[in-house]
This record gives sequence, structure tokens and C-alpha cells, in this order.
Amino acid sequence: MIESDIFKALADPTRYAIFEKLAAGSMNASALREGLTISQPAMSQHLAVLRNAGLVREERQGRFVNYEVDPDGLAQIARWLAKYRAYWPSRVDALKTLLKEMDQ
Amino acid sequence: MIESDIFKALADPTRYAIFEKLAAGSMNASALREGLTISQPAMSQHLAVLRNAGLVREERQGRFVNYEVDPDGLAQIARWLAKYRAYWPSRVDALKTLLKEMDQ
DNA sequence: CCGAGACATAAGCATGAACTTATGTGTTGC
DNA sequence: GCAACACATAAGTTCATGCTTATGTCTCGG
Repeated sequence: MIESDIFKALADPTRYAIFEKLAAGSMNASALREGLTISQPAMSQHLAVLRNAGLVREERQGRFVNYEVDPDGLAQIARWLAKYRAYWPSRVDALKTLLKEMDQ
Repeated sequence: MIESDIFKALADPTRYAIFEKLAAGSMNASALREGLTISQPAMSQHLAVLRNAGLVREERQGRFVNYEVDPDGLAQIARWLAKYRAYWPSRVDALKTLLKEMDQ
């Protein structure tokens, strides 16, 4: 898994929208299509890309496949981002407040 | 600036390499080409994409243009990532350790 | 000034990737 | 066991994008 692969997965607007939908709640592939005007194979292919990037994971349930956000993908981005902490302006720091929340 | 644009900028391996070089220290466009086998216009185009994404900013110095990492781009990713904190596993948390560092 | 250097822009090409239709695989309900 | 469904895979087409060569703009040194 090259680092740019995870960015490539999120670079496509359709795939980005799919990821955001899943972030709001896990869903099967058919449910994900609602609202988007893409074919079933297109959805299947997008989900494969997101899965290979580690952003999404699947759980088969009978003839349905339930998809959900994979925390490992987000953790990978977090680690990547952490490498550049030297460039974070002390003023902005959405992360700092974020971490404070987590500590509570 | 749509969110997927910043990911699109980092999705290309060459552009990703350029960003990493800049993260190690600001440089002008010619210096960035060293090591990479791309033409001068290609470099110029890549830098334009990174700049439009807010990941990089420029500072003209005579006939040289010095490029450096733009903290705003990283902050944008940080804010994006923060939206999904519900999915961060408490065990992993590269961010948690990261924030501890920053508080010192 | 004027040639050379640093960089940007234009235009054209060529590859990759996102889409389609068609088909395959596995599961459920009757 | 067979029809309908949920999803994956295959193959082909179209379009975006990353590359090139060519050229333009600005700056510096002589």
C-alpha cells in the first residue's frame, strides 16, 4: 500500500461521496446507490477501490454485503498527517482541541 | 475548494514526492527537479496543482520562485480527519500521542 | 541592452481510470 | 430446483490528466 493510494481512493468525487455516506452509518451496496446515479457495477468497483485502500471493510450477510468505515484507513491518514506536525501553526490546531476532547 | 481536490493533488505519485521533498525543506522549482526525471514544465504544472489545493505556497525571489509547504492545506486535512473521530480506535491513536507531544 | 537562466503557459498526445453493458457466482424464498 | 435478487468480474468505450515540445515573460549578469 503506497501512501498516495489512499489519497487516490478519496480523490474521486463519487468515491468520496460513498465514503461520507458510510461514515454516517454502515450500509450495503444497494442502499449506497440511492441518491447517486451510478450503475451497480460502478458502485461495486468503487467499493473495491475503497476497500483496497483500507478505508472501508465489508462483512457478508447472506446475499447482502454490509460496508462500513475501516478505522485503519483513517489511522493511516492520521499517522501521515502527524509526520508534518512541524508545519502546523500553533494558532489553528483543529487537532489540539480534538485531542483535548478525546482525553475527557 | 472541494474537499476531494486536496486528495486529488496528493493522489499523483510524482506530486506526492514533490510535496514530501518540500516538507523536508523549502526549495525552488529547479532544485525540486533533482532526482526526479520530469521536464521543467511538468514540475511547473504539478506545483500549480499543489498550490491551488492549498498544500504549497510560493514566494518569488528574483528570478527564482521558492516553494514551501502551506500549513493551511494540512490544517484542512486535519479538520477533515477530525470529522471522523467517532471511528478512531482508542487503541491506535497516533494522534493522541502526537497531541501529547505538542502540549509539552 | 542583450544573452542566458528560471519559470509559466499553450497545445497536442498518450495513457489511465471511470463508466457502460454483459455475464458470472452465490444466496434466498417459493 | 428454479426464479429473483445482491453483488462481483469481464470487456470495451470515453474522457480526464499527466506528459511532452514549443514558446512567452521576467530577471539577472556581463
